[in-house]
Amino acid sequence: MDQDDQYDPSAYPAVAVTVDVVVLTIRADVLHTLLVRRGEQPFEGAWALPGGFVRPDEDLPAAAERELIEETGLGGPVAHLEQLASYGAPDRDPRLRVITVAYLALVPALPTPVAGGDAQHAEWRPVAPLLTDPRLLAFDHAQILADGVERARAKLEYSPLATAFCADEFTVAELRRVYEVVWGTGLDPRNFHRKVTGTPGFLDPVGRVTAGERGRPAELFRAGPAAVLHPPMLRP
Amino acid sequence: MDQDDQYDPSAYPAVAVTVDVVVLTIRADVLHTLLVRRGEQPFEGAWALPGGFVRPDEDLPAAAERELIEETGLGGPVAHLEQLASYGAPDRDPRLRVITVAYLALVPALPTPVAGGDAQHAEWRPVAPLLTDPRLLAFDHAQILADGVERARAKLEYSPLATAFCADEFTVAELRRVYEVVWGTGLDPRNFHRKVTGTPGFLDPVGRVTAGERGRPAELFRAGPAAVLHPPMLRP
DNA sequence: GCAAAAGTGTTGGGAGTACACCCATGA
DNA sequence: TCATGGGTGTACTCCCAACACTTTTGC
Repeated sequence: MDQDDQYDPSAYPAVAVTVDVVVLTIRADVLHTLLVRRGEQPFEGAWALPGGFVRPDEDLPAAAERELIEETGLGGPVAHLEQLASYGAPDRDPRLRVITVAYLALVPALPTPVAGGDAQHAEWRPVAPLLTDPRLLAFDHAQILADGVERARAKLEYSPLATAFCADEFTVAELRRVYEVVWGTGLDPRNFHRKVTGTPGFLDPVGRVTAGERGRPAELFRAGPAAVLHPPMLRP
Repeated sequence: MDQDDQYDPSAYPAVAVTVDVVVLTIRADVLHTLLVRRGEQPFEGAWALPGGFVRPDEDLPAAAERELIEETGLGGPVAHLEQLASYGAPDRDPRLRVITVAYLALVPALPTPVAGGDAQHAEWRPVAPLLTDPRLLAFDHAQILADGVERARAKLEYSPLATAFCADEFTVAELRRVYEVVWGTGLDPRNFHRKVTGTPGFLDPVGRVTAGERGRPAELFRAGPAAVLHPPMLRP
């Protein structure tokens, strides 16, 4: 707010501000998002992104993290949480003017099964049908979800974000599955291995290997310190 | 807004929502931004980004475009206007809780001199000193400006956005100056020429050349239809 | 031994860089 | 004719896609 607009709250009717979170994870080699079933009008019974009001003295990232923890039940710091965009069409909520700040979260598969707390009604759902039929989601949440998925796809190229989908320790093949699932493409395992292990700061070797799997044991890695990838991973 | 947060306005005190615009242009081979001088507390007399309250039935992009036109006095559609991010730290405005949705606008040099309308106090200022000393701007506007400049720098790589800084018709050399000024680097004129003319959809030849300049006349181009650049321009 | 998965070597093509060179105009 | 800036040609390098190959396990 600036300059010569006088501060006069009565002249600018109250606007509600909410935070909605696009939570993405990979389950059984399929990209899923966390949805809640609405228990009231409008869109009663429809699926919606988890979210809620921003509290009076709460920062926006804090509100997003709170909503995420409440719905997923996971503890500790979230693997990845970033602001996505804001949505404020005057008619996006028929009750009152609501502007929502959307966040994007990427979490490992099943950090803990979604239950407990006040989120018995939250469920993981595959994203694909939600992108093809926007009417499956309440409000403009299909658009928000689509923007979140596109952001994730784009950021896999130039950031080490794919590791946010993996457990603490993971193999190169698991990381490759992340790229393949999110991008919906196939990648050459040999070239992928060379590329990720050759990108400085992407992966830190743990020094151990997997056991009990079929085939040759794979080396284990953790996410490295790099914030951006040079050179980037390229979508085929 | 979703799920089981009951709608009860009294439980969630009013939040003011504003739109602030980072307007970037190039004047005399220096990157400038549009600033206004605040006429009231807080930060009275300090420089700030142009912006103001979102009106009750106004969409967010419409509010940003309105603010931009009010401050710059330019008519017609804006060359480029995109949402940047939202900022909502509880103490960013000492008077009340204000959440601002920041937009980024890129405009050609001096679309019309900033004057007329209600913006006699708006001025173009070089961005460089504002980035090095955040205290030169009110509120958290230095952070918003820094995010806007970084966004512009990044998007020049993979989008044809640089043309938004140019007039309707421009030469390859003028386009190259845009890259050099925004990135703060030097570029090889020969390779740059080959690259931009060889990227499909980036430039549409007008079929005429400049006259009255020193040296060989340059071919004139308009912005082409491409939305993304394949391959991208690479920062040295 | 055989299948399956991990990891390495090699090669050819395409894009980027550096720089020599030619073209067209004003003074 | 010379200086200035626009535009092209060419060789070198590096990255990446493609694919053959070796290694190490479970069955």
